[in-house]
Amino acid sequence: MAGLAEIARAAGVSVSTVSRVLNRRAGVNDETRQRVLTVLAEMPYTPRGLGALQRTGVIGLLVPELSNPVFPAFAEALETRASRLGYASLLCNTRSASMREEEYVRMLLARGVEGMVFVSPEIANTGGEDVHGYYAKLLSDGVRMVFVNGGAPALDVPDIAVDEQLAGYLATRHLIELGHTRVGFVSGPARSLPSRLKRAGWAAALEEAGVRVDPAWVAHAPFGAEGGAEAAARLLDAPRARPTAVICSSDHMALGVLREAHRRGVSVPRDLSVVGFDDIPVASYCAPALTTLAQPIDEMARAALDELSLRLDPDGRDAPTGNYSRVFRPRLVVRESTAPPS
Amino acid sequence: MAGLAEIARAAGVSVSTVSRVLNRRAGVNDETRQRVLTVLAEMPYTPRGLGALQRTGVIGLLVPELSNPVFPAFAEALETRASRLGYASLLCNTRSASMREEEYVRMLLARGVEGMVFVSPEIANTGGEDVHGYYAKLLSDGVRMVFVNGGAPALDVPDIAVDEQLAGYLATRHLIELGHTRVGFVSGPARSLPSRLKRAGWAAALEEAGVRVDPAWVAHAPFGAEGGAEAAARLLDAPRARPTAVICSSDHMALGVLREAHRRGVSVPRDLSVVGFDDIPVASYCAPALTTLAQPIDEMARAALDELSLRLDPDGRDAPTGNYSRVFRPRLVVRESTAPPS
DNA sequence: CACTGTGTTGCAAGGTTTTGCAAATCAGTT
DNA sequence: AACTGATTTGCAAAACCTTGCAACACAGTG
Repeated sequence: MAGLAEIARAAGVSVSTVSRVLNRRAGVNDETRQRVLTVLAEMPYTPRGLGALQRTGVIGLLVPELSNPVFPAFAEALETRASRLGYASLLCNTRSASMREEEYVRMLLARGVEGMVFVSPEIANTGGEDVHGYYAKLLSDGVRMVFVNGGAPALDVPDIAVDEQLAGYLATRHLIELGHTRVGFVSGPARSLPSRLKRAGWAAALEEAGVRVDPAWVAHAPFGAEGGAEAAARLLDAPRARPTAVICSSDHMALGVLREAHRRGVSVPRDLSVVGFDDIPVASYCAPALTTLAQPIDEMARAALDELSLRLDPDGRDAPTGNYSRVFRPRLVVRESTAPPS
Repeated sequence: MAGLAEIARAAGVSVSTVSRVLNRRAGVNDETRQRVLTVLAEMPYTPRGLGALQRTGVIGLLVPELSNPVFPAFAEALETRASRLGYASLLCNTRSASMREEEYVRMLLARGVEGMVFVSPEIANTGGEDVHGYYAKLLSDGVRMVFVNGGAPALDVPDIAVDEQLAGYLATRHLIELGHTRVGFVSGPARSLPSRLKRAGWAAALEEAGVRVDPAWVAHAPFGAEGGAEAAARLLDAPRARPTAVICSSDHMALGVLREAHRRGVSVPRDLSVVGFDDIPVASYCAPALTTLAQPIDEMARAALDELSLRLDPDGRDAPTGNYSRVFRPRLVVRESTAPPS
């Protein structure tokens, strides 16, 4: 890893200046400081004394947010497993912060974090930016990482994921078996890969049952209960052929659907069946209790951490190369929010 | 802060040996290594190069767990506020880890965290151990910190808290006004200070109404939905004079009460009124929607971070000395889980 | 145009940490 | 008891980072 001198050379300044920037001393021109910081971001600098922080068994857990209860659930499961393996975890909420995920990761690395688990990382959004290249760069910098529900088959990173397409399929199947044919999809944003996969499963199940899929049955909205309510409102307002059932991208969105249905006097499950996804703890407490597809959170957490610790262990350097990914089957949990159409 | 030389002197070895221990080099006797590590734990060492990590605007947020949704809610509110003030946050779950809170704090400090917010810290448990002394030591080491619902009036640390006693009082009052007289208390562990304060408010409200308080009306159980169910079971099994209403230490426990009531066919609110505490997001989704006392989470987060940033800001060193604490009033939110006794 | 003050930078001295090396220690063997 | 080899430790030199200081640049002012 680079020393002060190298950084200085790359930035075209003396080591003293670099030192001053690092220590936030006054007396450095803003422009110069910026130049040094840029170089610093590219060839990350680890102070000598940081040897003291290396290999202390600290890992980073990155989740996009905490308001959807799946993420605290994942975080807790991952932490429990991590601590059993002797690692302490630092949890980072990448969306609430002013920093983007990338900066957060740099910050963690500068703090001597040995490896990281990305839960639903940005790469799962098939947006325009080159997040792919960013993860590839981290990887080539030797950062040890694991994805959970990452959806990045092209990267040489293990991905521990539920089969989202199967989830969409099973949810829709369940509704079809109950007798529904007009099944709506309360979906997250269009660029979210998990939502697209669920949609594929949903469409496959409907077509298999001989139902012509109507694109108007898909309502995109931001993740979260608010988004769910908003999407539900749009679907329930559909002039002709309004759905008798909906599947949702997440339980969290499903809660919003329940609320909106309640607000409009649409009775669940009599007038509308609802299937969630995740099986968050709340799902069994809400009214009506939510039929949902459970992610095997504990098993996934276990797999993710085993995978990571293999990569951290200096011995096991040989074993895991290649895109070793595990796909878990979601499990249908039938509760009270689904019933035959009236 | 101590340098290598001082550590070496204290451990009775040469600086080289300390250096070797810190960098995990081979060639140090296990016994010697242990001695050095012990000294290191007592006079924490910050590498020089860590200047690079100092004042990077990273703060630590310590919460006891994540399964009770108040804690993710607090975490998110704190993070949002922190990022607005230019700080990045590291979230730590102190209970799920193998480390105790103390070790976690040391770990964070070694990572150049500037300050920390303790949410419901261990000091709020009036257990036997000398946690008090531990926080005092952190304080005298110059660690900047703030408590949220800390309950440690003797320490020179700002404490941003809800008035727990008032919460217990208002909850009980509400039930008394509805006509209840036999009001149970589903309480967290006896050593939890917040639970004791709520109990005091509960007792005060009952006595004020001329009701003789029966100690059998208090059921202690571990925090969480399981604990709530367990405590509810005990109260509902009470042979004579079983309560017509209960207040709970948290919404999370209240969810357990709802579940247990449902399991036994006890209808809420017809046969049993339930008041929670916290107003977690789920409270409005569960069945029946929970009457509860809301903590003003956003305002508290704001206050906690303003308080902390005052202490971090090198300028404002003058202003905040003394045990500056803010007590927030909980707000009664009436939903569907309370009604007059039948 | 010179003078002054302010701000920025590199040099070199000084302090701290790392590491090569040799001395010391210890257990097992002859 | 002496020898051997492995391990551990401190010394001192080397590498590295920090900081005081002087040099330089630049703008404003008399």
